[in-house]
Amino acid sequence: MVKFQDVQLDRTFSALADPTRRALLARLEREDGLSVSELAKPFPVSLPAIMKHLDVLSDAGLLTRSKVGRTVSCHLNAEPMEEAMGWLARYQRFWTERLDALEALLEARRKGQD
Amino acid sequence: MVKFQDVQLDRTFSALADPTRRALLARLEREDGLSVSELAKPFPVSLPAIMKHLDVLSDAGLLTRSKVGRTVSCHLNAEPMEEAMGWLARYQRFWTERLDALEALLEARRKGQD
DNA sequence: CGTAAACTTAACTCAATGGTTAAGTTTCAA
DNA sequence: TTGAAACTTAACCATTGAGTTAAGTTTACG
Repeated sequence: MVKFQDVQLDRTFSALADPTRRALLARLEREDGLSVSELAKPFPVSLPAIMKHLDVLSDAGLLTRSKVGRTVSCHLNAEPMEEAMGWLARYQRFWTERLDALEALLEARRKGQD
Repeated sequence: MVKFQDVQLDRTFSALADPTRRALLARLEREDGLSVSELAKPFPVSLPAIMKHLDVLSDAGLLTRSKVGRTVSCHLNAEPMEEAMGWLARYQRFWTERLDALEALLEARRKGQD
C-alpha cells in the first residue's frame, strides 16, 4: 500500500461541507440532546431530508442518537473535528505569519512615534 | 432571508473533503510553485482529472495559478482555511475539556503518589 | 517548419447527494 | 382501543462529482 487514505478526514470534511449540517451541529453545540423533530423544525426541508443529514453526521461520528420512548435525542460528538483541526493547523503559519508581520510593522511604528 | 449561507465555508470544506485535493495542498505547503504536470505526476489518475481538482481548489480560493510560457505554476493560498479553523475552534472545548479533565486526574494521581 | 511538451476543452459515463412524497412502525394518551 | 405523534423506510428524481478518452491549443526547440 503506497498511500494511506484518511477516510475519517474525508467523512468529517464532507459532513461539514453542508450548511444545513453545520447548522444542526451549531444548534447542538448550544443545546445538546434535542430530538429529531425539534432539530428539524427551523429548516425549510422535509423531515426525511433532515434524517439523511443526521445519518451523514452519524457516519462521520459527529452525532450519536439515543431513543427514549418514541423520541430520539441527538448528541454532539465533536471529537472527529480534532483531526480536522490538526490537519488545518499545519497551514496556520500562512495566516499567522501574515498577522505576525503586521504586528511587527505596527510595533515598529509605535516605537518610531515614541 | 432567514439564514445567511456561508458559501465560502461550503466550498472550503468540500474542497478539503477529497484526499487527492488534500494531498495536492500538502505538496504545495512543502514546495510552492510546482507546475500542473509536476503536481499530477505522483497520482494514479489522468491529467484532466487533476485539472478538475485544481479547478475546485481555485474556486475555493485555496490555489492560484500563474502561467509562464507553456507551464503553469500553482501557488497555495491558505487564507480560506482560516475561516474553517475559526468554525471548528468553537468546538475545541469539547476535546480540550476532556484533555483538561484527564490532565487533572493524572496530576491528582501524581500528587497522591508523592 | 514541424514536432513534441504542457496544458486545456469537450463529451461521455457512473455513482453519490440532496431533495421529494408516500407508506410504514412504534409509542403515548385520551 | 383508537388516533395521533415521532420517527423510519422506500422509491423515485435531478444535479453534481470524479473519473475517463479523445481532440484542440499554445509555446518551445532543433
